[in-house]
Amino acid sequence: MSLRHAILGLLAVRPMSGYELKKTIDESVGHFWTADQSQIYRTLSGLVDDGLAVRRTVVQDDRPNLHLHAVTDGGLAELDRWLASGLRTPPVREPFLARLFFADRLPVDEIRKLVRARRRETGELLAALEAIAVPEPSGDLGQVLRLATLANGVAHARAELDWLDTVERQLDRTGR
Amino acid sequence: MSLRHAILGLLAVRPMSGYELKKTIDESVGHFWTADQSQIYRTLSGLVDDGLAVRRTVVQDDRPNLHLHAVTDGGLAELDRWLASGLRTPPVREPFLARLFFADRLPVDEIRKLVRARRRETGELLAALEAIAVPEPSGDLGQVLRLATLANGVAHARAELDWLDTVERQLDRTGR
DNA sequence: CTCCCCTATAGGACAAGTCTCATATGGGAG
DNA sequence: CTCCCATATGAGACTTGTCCTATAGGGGAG
Repeated sequence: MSLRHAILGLLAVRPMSGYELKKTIDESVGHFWTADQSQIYRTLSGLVDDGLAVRRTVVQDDRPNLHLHAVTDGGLAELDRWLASGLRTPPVREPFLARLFFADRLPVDEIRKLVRARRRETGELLAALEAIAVPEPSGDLGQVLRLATLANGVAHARAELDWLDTVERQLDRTGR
Repeated sequence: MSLRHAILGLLAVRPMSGYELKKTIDESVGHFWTADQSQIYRTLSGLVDDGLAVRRTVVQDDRPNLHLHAVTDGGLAELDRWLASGLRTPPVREPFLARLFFADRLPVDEIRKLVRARRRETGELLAALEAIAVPEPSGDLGQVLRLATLANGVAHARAELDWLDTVERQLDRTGR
C-alpha cells in the first residue's frame, strides 16, 4: 500500500489533480513505481476520507472540473512516519526467472529466443533510463536522492545484461 | 498469474500435495518466487477444474489425507505454451526506491539509517543465496538453467550493494 | 499435563491493483 | 464529417494474493 505514500510525497511537492498525478507518476517515478489511473482516483478518495489530503474543486467551463488535492498536516505527518518506518520487503516474483527455471522442457533454440527477448527488453529499459535528462549536479540532497533512484535502475539493468551474457555463453557450451 | 505455471512446472517433475508444493516452492524456487499456502490450494483446485491436473487422494490414518496432484497432458501442453509465450514484464514497484525518492524530507542521519538497513537486508539475501549448495557442474541443461536463476539473484544483490556504496558516499559528500 | 509444532487441507475476509466502461467537451487529422 | 486524442473523473467487475482461522491426530519439550 505504498501508492498512498507515493501520492502523498508527490502532493507534498505541489497540489495536483488525479489526472496530473497519473502523468507525473508515469514520467517522473515510472522507473520504480507504476499506478493505474483508476487506482489513483480511489487512493485519492481514500486519502481525503482519512483526512490526509483535502480536495478543492476548480471549475472549468471547457473541460471537466478539476479536483486539486493538497496534503494536510496529518498527511505530511503520515508521510514522514512512513519514510522513517521499517519496510517489509515485498515478495520476490520474477516471471522471467520462473520461465527459465523450467525452460529445459523447451528446445535449446527456444530458450535462446527467450534470453534474447529478455536482452532486448532490458536494453530498451536501459536506453530509456539513460535518455532521461540528468541536470547539472548540485549539492541539493533531494536531487542527489532522485538521481540515485535512476542510477539504481541503470545498475540493475547493466547487471541483468551481464548476467544474460553469461547465460548465453553457457547455453552455447551446453547445447552446442 | 504465473503461479499456475510455476506449479505446473513443479508437478511436471513429480506429483505433489499442496503441502509439499509449499515447501518445495519456499526451498527451491524461493529466490524468485513466493507463494501463500492458501493460494497454492486454491490454484491447485483451479488446475483440477480446468483439467490441467488430476487429484488423487491418498488415505492416511494418522494424519489428514493427502491429495496428490499430477499434471495431465493438457497441463503439460499449457506449460509448454506458457514457456514459449511472450512475457509481459510486470510493473516495476520498488518501495525502497519510492522511499529514497522522497527521503529528503528526513534528516540526513535518518536517510543513512534507511540505506544501512537496506544494505543489511541485501547482504543477508546475498549470503542466503550463496549458502545454497551448488552441485558439481554437469552438462545438464536443466541444471545450468536452475543455477543461472540463482546467479541472477546473486548478480542483482551485488549490484545493489555496489549502488548502496555510491549512495552512501554521496550522502557523506552532500550532508557532511 | 499442557502447550506447541508438524502434517495436511481449506474457507472467509480483506487488500491492492487491473481492465473495461461511461461521461463530457474541444480540437486536429484525414 | 468522422474519428481519434487530450482533458478529467469515476464506478464495476474481476484477479491475485495475504492474513487469519478452523480442523485433527501425533509427537516432543518443559
